[in-house]
Amino acid sequence: MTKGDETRGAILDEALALASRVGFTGLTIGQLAEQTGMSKSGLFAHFRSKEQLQLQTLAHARHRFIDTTVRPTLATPRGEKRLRELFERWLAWETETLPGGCIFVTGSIEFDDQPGAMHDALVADQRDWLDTIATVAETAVTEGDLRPDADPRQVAFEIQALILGFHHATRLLDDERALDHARNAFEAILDHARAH
Amino acid sequence: MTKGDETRGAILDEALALASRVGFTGLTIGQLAEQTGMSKSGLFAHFRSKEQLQLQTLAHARHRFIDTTVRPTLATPRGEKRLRELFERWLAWETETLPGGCIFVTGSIEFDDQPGAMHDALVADQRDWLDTIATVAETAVTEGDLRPDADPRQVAFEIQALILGFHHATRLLDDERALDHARNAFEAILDHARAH
DNA sequence: GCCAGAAAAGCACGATCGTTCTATTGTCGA
DNA sequence: TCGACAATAGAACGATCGTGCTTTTCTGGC
Repeated sequence: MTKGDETRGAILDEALALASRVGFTGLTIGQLAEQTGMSKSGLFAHFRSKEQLQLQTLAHARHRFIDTTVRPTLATPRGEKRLRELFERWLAWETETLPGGCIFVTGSIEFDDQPGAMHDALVADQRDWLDTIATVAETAVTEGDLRPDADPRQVAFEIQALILGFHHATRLLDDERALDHARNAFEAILDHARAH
Repeated sequence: MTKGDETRGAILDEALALASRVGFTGLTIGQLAEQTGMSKSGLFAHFRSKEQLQLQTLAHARHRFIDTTVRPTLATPRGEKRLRELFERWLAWETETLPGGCIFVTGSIEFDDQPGAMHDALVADQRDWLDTIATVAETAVTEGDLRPDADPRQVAFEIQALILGFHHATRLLDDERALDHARNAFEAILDHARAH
């Protein structure tokens, strides 16, 4: 790995932390340069445009997310256990990885009404993520942990909503019951999709 | 009503629409002046600072939200019916009022990690909103529509999560099944809290 | 240890940001 | 209808934004 790639990685680490707090638009090149101890132009040369910086920061987050959350989950036993693992790993990702919480939540709201490359990248990421949840939910169906007629996409929708609700309750409202509420809600989703 | 108040109201209408699409930070005085056909300084004189513009825009949204969603709901029959009314009215607010959807969702994510008056105002609004949901849920308990040991705050958390999930699915992902998923999820929340 | 090429810094640009000050225009009661 | 005062516009400010150009510094293969 060349020197350039190394500092580029360090920049993206910092960019990720900063963007999770102030968003991808609030992520400014001047501040990022100051925070990394570089000059504006030296830092800028790595990306050649702000949009590229944003896109690469998002890609950086995607790689980290897949490595720490998605891939390990897919290595656990199929079925309800895997669905639980996915949810618990997302909770860890939300609370332990970045100072501002899940950066996909931030980005999704920021770009939901603004066209461009960032919007498209976020849509692709979130569709992939929903597909992942739905696929894992489907294994729970085929393993017999959930009802045969349970709709994996409905389950995915509800879990995604729960994720957003947890982010909201912890980040904005600082609600100390958020974790309990979230786990209760998760059990309720499972109960409802389970054979009774 | 004086002339100043009238134009100030017109400005806030425009500011609300703009902020719902680009956020409260993306809401810029120059753009807002251009969109309303005023001069920057003429518009600015109404608010004396950007933070005041943001706060008054938020207050404008709050008044509209209470008028169209909260107050009419509280005039409907107590119990499960009222809870349904609240949810359906929120859906209408989300889809029909502002071009970028519910502005409290946008603002909540935007300011969840940034201290200041806007953060505090949004926290207060969202706590009030959760209290409203919980109170309505409690009427459903006392009316016997929900289990006596159902937790109104848990129900409020789940409905708030559902709200965020619906915004996400419609605004970002343009998912045409979002409304079905949301209504199904709402029924699931009720089922789970209902006497069986 | 030299030297080509990569990496970083320095500096400046036009644009736009929020904000202030002063001048002009509009409103409305006496 | 005049005159006080509210409402709006004009012009400019310092700061910061993203970005380009040029120069300096560093790095790694020979």
